[in-house]
Amino acid sequence: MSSTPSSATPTPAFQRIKDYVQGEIEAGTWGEGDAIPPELRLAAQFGVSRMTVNRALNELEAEQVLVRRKGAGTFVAPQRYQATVVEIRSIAEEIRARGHRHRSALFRLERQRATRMLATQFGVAERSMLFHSVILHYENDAPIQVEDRWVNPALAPGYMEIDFGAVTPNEHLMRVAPLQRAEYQIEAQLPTAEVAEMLAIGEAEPALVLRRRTFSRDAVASLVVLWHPGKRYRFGGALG
Amino acid sequence: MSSTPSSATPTPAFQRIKDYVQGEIEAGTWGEGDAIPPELRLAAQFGVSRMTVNRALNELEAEQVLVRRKGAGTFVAPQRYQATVVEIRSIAEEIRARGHRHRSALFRLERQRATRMLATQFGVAERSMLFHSVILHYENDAPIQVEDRWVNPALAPGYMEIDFGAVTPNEHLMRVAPLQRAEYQIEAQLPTAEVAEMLAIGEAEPALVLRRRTFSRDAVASLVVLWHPGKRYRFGGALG
DNA sequence: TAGTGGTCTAGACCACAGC
DNA sequence: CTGTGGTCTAGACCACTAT
Repeated sequence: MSSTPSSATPTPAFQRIKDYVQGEIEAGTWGEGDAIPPELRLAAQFGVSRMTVNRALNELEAEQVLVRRKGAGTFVAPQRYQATVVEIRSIAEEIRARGHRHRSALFRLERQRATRMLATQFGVAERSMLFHSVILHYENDAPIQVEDRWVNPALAPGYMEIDFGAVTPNEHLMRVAPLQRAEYQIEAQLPTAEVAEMLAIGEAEPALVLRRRTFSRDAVASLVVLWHPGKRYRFGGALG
Repeated sequence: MSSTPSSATPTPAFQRIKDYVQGEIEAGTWGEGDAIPPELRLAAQFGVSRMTVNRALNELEAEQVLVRRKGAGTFVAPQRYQATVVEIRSIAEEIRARGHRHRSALFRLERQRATRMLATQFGVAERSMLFHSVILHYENDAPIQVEDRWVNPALAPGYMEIDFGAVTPNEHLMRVAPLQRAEYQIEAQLPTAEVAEMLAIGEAEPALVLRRRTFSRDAVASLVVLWHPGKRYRFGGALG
């Protein structure tokens, strides 16, 4: 990965040092929690200045390979947090990436007063006005996702005037209410009668449900429930 | 976050520059794709050397806030990839984090020859030997996860001798076969009769299923299917 | 007190982009 | 060609840790 014989830029010194350190860790020479040689020693070993070593080790710390403690030393980081990270892209983007055709149908678009549960979720007063939309997304004419969304009018006042055929709610919200934070839950549920009909599945067929609450400017911008047919849809991702 | 009046170390210059750049971006002064001032200009503006500015901007590039092009300039990075990232922790860790009690029961531990499908998944010859374990995890005595796992003996030869009461398969595998890469899928399915019985749910109740394939030393180390009762379990996470 | 990392400088030479 | 970022140096002073 770092040896093109001619014409290419030679591997930078800081990169060679990073490779060396990672190699020793992978080979097991330096185990979890062990101290690695101090900057000055590595600088002498590689014939570079301390700043160059400093950069290499700082980058490895940012990559969670090392832990550095001022005055104490540099140590091999503890085992990586064993988390499974699943990426879920916007449905339209995902479908187009598969080379398929995406279209959507707007089933409902209305102003509604917040129930107690919605008010709690949004952090607004009960009976506050909220926007509500229900959209069915198709992949090559097969229904693939029901998007049941509630929107905070304070953050997206123009929501009711979007051309939902051209812009997905997600795209509009990303533009008017920059994403600050989000919370997600994934569940397996039986669909409601209405959802089952929209997705053209049986009421006894499991649905894969994603609930997401997005925050913007320190307020809840949107609450969305995405329903997918369990038989035809899955979330997937890769890590590493 | 960076103003403790006395005794504390003053905010480093590179950090002040990072804050300034992020502030201008958040304020909208510099929009997506715009060029920001070159290093020398910022160095003069802040009265620091170019190396200090260089560090600040390099870190912002690593954080995907900026994009830098040699010879061309430094630009505000395009809108963040709109992905939903869901973290799924090891079940034992997750249960303990909730302050609940975790225990597990080993239902099956055997050597099995790879079926064609397993052989394909593992990238080994059909009828190669694989380890197979089935473990039921409990949260406060309620069954919460069925862990159906296949393991590559080449990468974890000691798998059959683990004390599964003390070490989870995950912990063992992390130790002997350092995680290189992983692939995941999340599905909503009806459980098999056996799984339904283990989880003490009805066969018509949806299950939330996570399939994961982990790689180590350029080979498939393990293939696991995790079944959860849809009613009592969900994956969740936060982003931002 | 000695050793370590945190930060910074004032230069330098290079490769590359755009005119 | 000029301006940009990429990399590097040989020092420096500081704060912190460990002994």
